[in-house]
Amino acid sequence: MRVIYMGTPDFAVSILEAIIEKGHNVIAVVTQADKPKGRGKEIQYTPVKEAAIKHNIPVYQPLRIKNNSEIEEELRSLNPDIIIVAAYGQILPKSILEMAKYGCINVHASLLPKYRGAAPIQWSIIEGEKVTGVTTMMMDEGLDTGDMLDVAEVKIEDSDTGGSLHDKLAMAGGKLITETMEKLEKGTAVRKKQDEGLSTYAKMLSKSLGNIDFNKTATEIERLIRGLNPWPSAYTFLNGRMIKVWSGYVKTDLSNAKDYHNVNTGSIVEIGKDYIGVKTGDGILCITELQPEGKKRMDAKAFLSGAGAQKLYLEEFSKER
RNA sequence: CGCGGGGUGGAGCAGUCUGGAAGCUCGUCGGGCUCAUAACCCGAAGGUCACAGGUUCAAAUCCUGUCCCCGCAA
Repeated sequence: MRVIYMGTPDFAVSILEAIIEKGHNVIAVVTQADKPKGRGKEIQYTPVKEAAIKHNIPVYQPLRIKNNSEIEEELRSLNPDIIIVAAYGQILPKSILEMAKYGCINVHASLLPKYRGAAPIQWSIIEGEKVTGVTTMMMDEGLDTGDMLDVAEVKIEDSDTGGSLHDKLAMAGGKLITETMEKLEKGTAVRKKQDEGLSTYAKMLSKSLGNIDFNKTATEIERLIRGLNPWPSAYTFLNGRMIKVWSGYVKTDLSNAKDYHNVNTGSIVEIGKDYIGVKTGDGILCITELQPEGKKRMDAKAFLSGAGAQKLYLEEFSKER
């Protein structure tokens, strides 16, 4: 099929690669405009643009794709059979949705209608889901509200992070979209409406979401840490220094934390050989990997070596510097 | 030239301001204690203090330049 592909981040690269791998003719790629990123604010290509260049596919980067007759005509002239969209980052106008013979198909990283929106992967972990997946759907003018075509479930392991689950879903998504395309071509695809009553929304991640509230339960915090790893990461402050928390586990046995009931949440109530036990609203969060501001990430054991383990006892993590 | 932190034995850090014998907590190796141990005691190995110049009787420390790592912001 003649494919126009629209996507931006890494997740979208896997989908694109899968389509190319399957032998489809990707005639153009549309991705977000390049922006200055990183230290020194250098202009960086989007991951999808990098991939497109590698495969010698023409790239379009409209600042706004709505009310943009120029890009619309340009794409129309390419005469696409289908438009595939994965994490593009802009709402598409009706004119583009209806441009291709098979329409606009989206690959979404959740089991719709749950977790519509920008960050379904991380939220499914934060909310403690056991299963998630990828869904392909006919796009309409709403946000992830179109009719579903195919679904593939993916199990969420207790060890899964936003990063690891992202990779699994990207792989599953690549496979699923090629199956959906095949069905569309054969005319065997089945559209299924989403049950609005069951829909939930996974709002965009912001940095501040990662600011740990130790009044929450250890279980909730541990999920937050995993869900936001590797981006944007969970963090807290200790003695005026920001500390990113990369991993930890929940401990419900309080027998080694004698001062547990006498101190505030966020206090270090237990210092292990390779963990830092912090009091939470319910249970102890044992931090095993962290990263002080300006430093590389390190395991708790290393951190304790340098900080002087004893000195940290009953020190308190807080939400503000 | 967006702002800032940092590069010191295998790991994490102190020492840098106020130049003058390379230190701490661990790890590793050897020995001891112990029914036993991840615990405790004794001992040992291991570092051109990121790199290159400069100042000085003397530089991890002061000056100049370079490379690399990281946090913020975007």
